[in-house]
Amino acid sequence: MLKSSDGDWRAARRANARAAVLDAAWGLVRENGLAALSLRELAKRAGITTPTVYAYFESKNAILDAMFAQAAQSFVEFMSSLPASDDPVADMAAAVRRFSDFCVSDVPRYQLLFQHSVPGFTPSPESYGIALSALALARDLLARNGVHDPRHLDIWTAITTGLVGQQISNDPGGDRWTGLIEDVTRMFLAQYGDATQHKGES
Amino acid sequence: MLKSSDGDWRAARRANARAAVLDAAWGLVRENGLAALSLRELAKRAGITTPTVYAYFESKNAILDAMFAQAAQSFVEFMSSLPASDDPVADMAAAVRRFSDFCVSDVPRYQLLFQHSVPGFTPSPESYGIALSALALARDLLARNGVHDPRHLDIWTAITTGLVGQQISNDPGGDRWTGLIEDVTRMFLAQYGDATQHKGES
DNA sequence: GTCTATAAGTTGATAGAC
DNA sequence: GTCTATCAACTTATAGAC
Repeated sequence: MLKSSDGDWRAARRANARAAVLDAAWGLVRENGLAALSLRELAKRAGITTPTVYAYFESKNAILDAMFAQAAQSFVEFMSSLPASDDPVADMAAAVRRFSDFCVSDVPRYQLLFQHSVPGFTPSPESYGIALSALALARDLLARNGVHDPRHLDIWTAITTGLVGQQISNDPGGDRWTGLIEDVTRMFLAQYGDATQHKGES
Repeated sequence: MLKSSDGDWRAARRANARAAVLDAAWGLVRENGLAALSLRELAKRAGITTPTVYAYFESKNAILDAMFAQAAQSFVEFMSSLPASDDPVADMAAAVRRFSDFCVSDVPRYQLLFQHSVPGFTPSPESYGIALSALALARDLLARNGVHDPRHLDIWTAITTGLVGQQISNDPGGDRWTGLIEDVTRMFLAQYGDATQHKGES
């Protein structure tokens, strides 16, 4: 018994220490960009030395993978509770706004999660699986609003990632493209939403 | 006279040597990615040594800037002659297809030109000016098809870059998103094109 | 677990001979 | 202009003392 609770303690302490390293890593990439993640700077931030980092992560890629998993988990939680009213445009626009808020509020996280922009890094299947489950949320949302064709889901992801990408690349901190979310949602649903078939009935 | 033509000769030879270095640089980034551009590998490819590279470019950033200018120039030329029929959907879809062809045919060029994804690099104002003149082409094309609101131009750039970005990130070499160009163009023009006002007249 | 010290490899850029 | 040789700084990762 004592031995087992000792093990729990140690596991918890180890998890805390790992989390502290990851927190330092996030702070570093938020300030200096994803490419500036070096183990030296990371260790300095975490108040330890470089070899100690290797006591908790077996490599730099393992750190990136843990960050990817954290980002994916945050994304799923952030997108999981969305309003469901009787107004499709409002619901879908709210989802896009939620998505864009997530992306623009932490650009390095966005780049790690969606742009695969770290040269030698590929997320592990487990981490990637978490990210994939978020696409299912988008599919459900569209289905609830009468969009069933997978091609239309592809169009929807292109539009939303396009808005976010332009916003981040060409107007960081502004709302030049995020301010177009409602218009774009209306355009999309006018072409592919439920109302398309119902127009003749009104 | 002799002195002046001597100068021309030397200038031409120098320009050729610079071009050869840039060609080697493009080959390198196309094979190994933008991040893998190192002066050692570059010199090896060009058949010279590292210090000789500095006889033609004052720094690595100068090389990247020359590459950016080349990319922007290619882009303007690639996009400058576009069909102008009486079918707005066909014309605009052709322009997007041209754009996506340009992007997917040379992904590192696309990343350098549009994603600003090289850590310490910012293009010089001259090089950036070339790139900006290409956006004017898109604006003219939309104006010719009855789209005048600058907000709608922003929507258009978001859609087109979104399609290309998804294509490159999630289906490289395929046509899952580029195959949607015609549909998306129809959707956009149905909402914002000339035909919108003319529908009641037909 | 945490450290000092260091390995073994990059990188961009330069000095100086020819 | 082109080379050899090298600098100074950085990277990830490890050996071994405590």
